[in-house]
Amino acid sequence: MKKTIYDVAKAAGVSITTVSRVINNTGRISVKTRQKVMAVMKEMDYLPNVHASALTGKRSNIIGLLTPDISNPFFGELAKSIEDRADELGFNIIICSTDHDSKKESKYFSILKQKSVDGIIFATGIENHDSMSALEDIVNDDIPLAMISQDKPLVPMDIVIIDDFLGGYAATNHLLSLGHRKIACIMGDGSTTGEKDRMKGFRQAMQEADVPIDDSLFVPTVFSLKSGKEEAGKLFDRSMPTAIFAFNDVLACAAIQAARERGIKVPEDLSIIGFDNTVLAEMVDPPLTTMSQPIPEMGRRVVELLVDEMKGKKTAKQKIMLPPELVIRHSTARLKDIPPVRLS
Amino acid sequence: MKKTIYDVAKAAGVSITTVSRVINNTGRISVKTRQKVMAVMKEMDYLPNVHASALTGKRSNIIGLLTPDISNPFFGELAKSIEDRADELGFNIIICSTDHDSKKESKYFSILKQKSVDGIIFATGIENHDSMSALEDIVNDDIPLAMISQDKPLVPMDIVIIDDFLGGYAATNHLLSLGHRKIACIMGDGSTTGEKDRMKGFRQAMQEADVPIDDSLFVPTVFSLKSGKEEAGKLFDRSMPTAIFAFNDVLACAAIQAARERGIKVPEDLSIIGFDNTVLAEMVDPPLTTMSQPIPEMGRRVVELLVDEMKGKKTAKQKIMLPPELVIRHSTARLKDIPPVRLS
DNA sequence: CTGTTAGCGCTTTCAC
DNA sequence: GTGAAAGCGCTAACAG
Repeated sequence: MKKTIYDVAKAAGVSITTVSRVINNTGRISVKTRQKVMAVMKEMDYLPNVHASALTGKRSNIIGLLTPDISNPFFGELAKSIEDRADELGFNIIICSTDHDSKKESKYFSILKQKSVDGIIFATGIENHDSMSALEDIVNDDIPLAMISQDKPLVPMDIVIIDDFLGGYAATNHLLSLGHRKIACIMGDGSTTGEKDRMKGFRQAMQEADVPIDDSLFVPTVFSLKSGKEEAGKLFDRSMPTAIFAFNDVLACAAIQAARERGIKVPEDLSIIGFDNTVLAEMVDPPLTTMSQPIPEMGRRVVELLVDEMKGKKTAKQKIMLPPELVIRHSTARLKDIPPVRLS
Repeated sequence: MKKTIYDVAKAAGVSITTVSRVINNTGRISVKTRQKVMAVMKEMDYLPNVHASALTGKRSNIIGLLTPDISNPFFGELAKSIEDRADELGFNIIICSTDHDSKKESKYFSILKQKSVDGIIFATGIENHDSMSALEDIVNDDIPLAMISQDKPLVPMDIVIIDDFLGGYAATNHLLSLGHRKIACIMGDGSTTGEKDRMKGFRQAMQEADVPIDDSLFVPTVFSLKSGKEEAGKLFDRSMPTAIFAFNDVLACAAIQAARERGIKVPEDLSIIGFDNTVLAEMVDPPLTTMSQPIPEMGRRVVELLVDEMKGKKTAKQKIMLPPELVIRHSTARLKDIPPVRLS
């Protein structure tokens, strides 16, 4: 039932070589033959078998995407923009949810290799030893690679990131400019370069403003609503800040919820700034002031970087750094002056 | 640089057939040989080339997933649960965003066919002619198929859906039980069976409660925050209901925002119930009362259905209907009695 | 129990 | 310009 190149050749009255040539646009073929063959292919609804051509060294037109969790809106939106651009360029995406599990990471590495994908995009950290060595294998195997939203200073690689330092700096400055001094940071485990840079930006801004940094105001957690809420709650009970810099929108939402449960008003009593500017940011109440990442552009750019590399267009690895942007909504406000005396 | 079955055979001092046999666990092999070969494979870090085996009729272990939009939390969460279960069963997922575009749908059909995926999961409508005939092609080609969250009454197929009729009925009853009578429905274009059934459930509940149905309270829109907000706004300006049944959580959020912009309080002045119970539901303020879909289970079940079909385990097509569940949070409340006289 | 051999559908020399 | 034929890496009869 399946059409093969032989069927086409027979129907067109030529050899399979000729058909192959018109498919791949190689060699010299008379206009007549080419048209004839094209017509037949169209009519038969013929599509070359990918496995067969992949076997003979051609591309599979598949790109592997390693992401921690597509159900997280940030990665969902990123995946969508990647898929869109890949589709335009003729590639499909195999999606791999690593769940931050290093075993799954290295497992997916080998599966993708086995499926001989044309390239791999990383949207996930690769901090542990296992996946690091798997990564090296991939590099050694000359499988094109690109990272997004994750820096890897040691290895030369194609990378698309945002300027996290600037992001941390700008977010903090926004809070500072509203009069806040006691600012807490709610973040992940602090292991990724992105987090580290945001923290550096935070420190830099605080320092420039001559505000001493209280390390007990750094709240490490996991990037999930649940644990964010717990940790934020503990923080509030321990030492109430006037503002919070959350390292992503989910964590910012968590902080809002924790505050609400305690009757703390946002932004009147507590300003909160997020990071990412996912759909969540405009959904919550109050709408989130947040550092926006240009997700669609980031997705587009990694794909282009990767495809260029696959086609051998590029010589050197590139690092594309995009600027984040402050989006002011309603979760941050000027610090209230605490009246020295209550005039009841 | 790439290891082939020949390398393994040579290193193990056996023929490639033997190697193939231990890989696929077919035929009889002495324990010794098997162990020897296994050891060599492990040591060489050998993985069989998928394209080669796919070419000889074996599975590609790839499942295609057609979804309208993974950046929508519902489909994101669904995709995640599908990917998880597929991974457990040894399959990878190629994700295809159709954007509700029928051209993309049929285009993806043929790409997936060409990539000889082992099966296809539909999480998207196939209402138009083009994709309908493409679907038939797939059925004719004997490519296993399963639909999720979309019924297709005409064709026998493996399907996992929720009981949308019950969902519409229960949601409406909840509102009714709180004393509401003027209930508006904010929905998509009403074309899918899911929407139709929810509407039937709505009508049924209203009828049983002897509440006349006002057709001007059906608000068709697109499943997006923006247009949901616009349409809800128009509705409010036109004829203010006391409660809203939104056909998904995004639309419910949209209604909340439109209400807030007009100073209408939820749930005091307006009750809103959503559908899906995505992360959004717990993020918004007020947290959304909504009809919960068992997303993780739905994802798990489609994959299982599809894999069973691929393995030829099943005889007849199945339709699995899961019950939705009312999750009461804070966006719905008892209709306030309008005091006949204000005792200011 | 194990090896030989003929393809799977396609690309790519090498002849004509 | 076009075709014959040799693989790509693997599976599956078919023989021993």
